[in-house]
Amino acid sequence: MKIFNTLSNKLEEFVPIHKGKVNMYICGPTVYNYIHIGNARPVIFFDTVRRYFEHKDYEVKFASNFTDVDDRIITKAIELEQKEIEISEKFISAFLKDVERVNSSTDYIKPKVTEYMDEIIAYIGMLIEKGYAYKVEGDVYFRVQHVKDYGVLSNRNVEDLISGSRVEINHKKENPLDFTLWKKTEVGIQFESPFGKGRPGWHTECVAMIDDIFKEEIDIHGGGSGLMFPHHENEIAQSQVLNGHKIARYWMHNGLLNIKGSKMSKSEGESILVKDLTIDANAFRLFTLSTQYRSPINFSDESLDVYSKEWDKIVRVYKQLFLKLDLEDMLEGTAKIDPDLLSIYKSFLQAMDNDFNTPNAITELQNLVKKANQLVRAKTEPNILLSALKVFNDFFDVLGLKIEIKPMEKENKEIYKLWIKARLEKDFDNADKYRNILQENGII
RNA sequence: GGUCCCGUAGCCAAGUGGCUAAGGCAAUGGACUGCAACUCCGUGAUCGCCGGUUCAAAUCCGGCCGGGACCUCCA
Repeated sequence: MKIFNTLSNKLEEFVPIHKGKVNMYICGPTVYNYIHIGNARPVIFFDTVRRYFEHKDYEVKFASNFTDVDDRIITKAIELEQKEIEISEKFISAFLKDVERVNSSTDYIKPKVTEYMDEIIAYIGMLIEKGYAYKVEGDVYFRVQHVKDYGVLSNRNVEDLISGSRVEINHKKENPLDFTLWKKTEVGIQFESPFGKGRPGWHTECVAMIDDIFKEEIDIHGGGSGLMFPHHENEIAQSQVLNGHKIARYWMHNGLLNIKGSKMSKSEGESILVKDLTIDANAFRLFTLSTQYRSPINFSDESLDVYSKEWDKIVRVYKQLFLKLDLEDMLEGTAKIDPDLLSIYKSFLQAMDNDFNTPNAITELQNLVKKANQLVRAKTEPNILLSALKVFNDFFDVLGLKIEIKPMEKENKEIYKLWIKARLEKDFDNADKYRNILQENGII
């Protein structure tokens, strides 16, 4: 299994630190607003990564944080005359609803900054103690020049960063690249610390959380490519000097979602919120996973329509398989694999093994649809139909797709059989009648 | 100003040194069909442009054109 590691900029064979286990951490949202569909991309993608590892029988420990202390939350709290916690709690539950809405698991470790204040303060304290950070007028900054290879992740060198800097010079800093670990604040929520009253900077929370949750270097750290610099770079810098490792063996970054040629951003309008999506979650997942995760996706209503249709097609053939097996009471039977099905299944795994190539995996799903349509019409033996159904279930499991279908009740099953019989006997009046009943009962 | 990425048929999108450049949508021809819906089979690109390296390039190198990202909060 190969993963593209942003740290080395290469495709690397995945070797877990502990055999059979994967520890992964994904940077989560700052909870000051509803998430837009661009924010949903990492949610869906890394959920799929997790599902695939689990499909391969890895034991996955998955954590993703909530940044619930941030200037934007404070600003919003003041604006709405509410407490910060009311804002953050509201958007945490909204976020989790959205995660569910896109068929992603909410069963993971969810640390919050407010619950990790002690660890964060302790982490900053250690950085100061060892000389990697310094206090100035109630602020604490990290000394970037102490990190030899600052810039490894995002492929930048310190000189370029300084010369190209558009940042306003902050005279409190020893070096313009130094970043804030603790910020003295006058407005909004404040926390007590040995450095004074204020709030932590953004870059320490993830390191402190990972340190506490996993106690060691982890396998995968993921997030959107927008986080690579400076956030992930700064995480690495802190961990490098304090823990002697770069937090994770494999760093994975997803590309952005663009709308009308430029990125969808919370700060620049033109956002489509996940909660406002009218498209089926499965179709939306297909849309998201139809582009390799590192490439940008161009959003358009047209592509959404394409995947809606695609999903409908998948549902139709799946239901046909299911009903056919149900009629013959073969849903619990023994599956018999067909060579074509086997090769589709293998190609699917191959695609996923190659840096989670979900577009190619989806192509195999389409091949499966075609094959299943042929099997359904060819009076195939039920054992083979059953294996087709099982392959579908495996693919759905990995891609996070869901079809709600239950075995028919006895009554419907009888009507279904009558329908088939009437058609065979060319008794079309009755055939139409039975078909109507089945449609009304939601069977077909 | 600095750093970096991308440009494959009408649209979406794989492939990143080597058999005839996957797949989907749309279009079009055909098959199946009691009707409706569905479904299956066939048909299209020499890979932004120019030059170079190589026995061989969409894939590597250089230049140009076009689009985008990052350097500041951002998935």
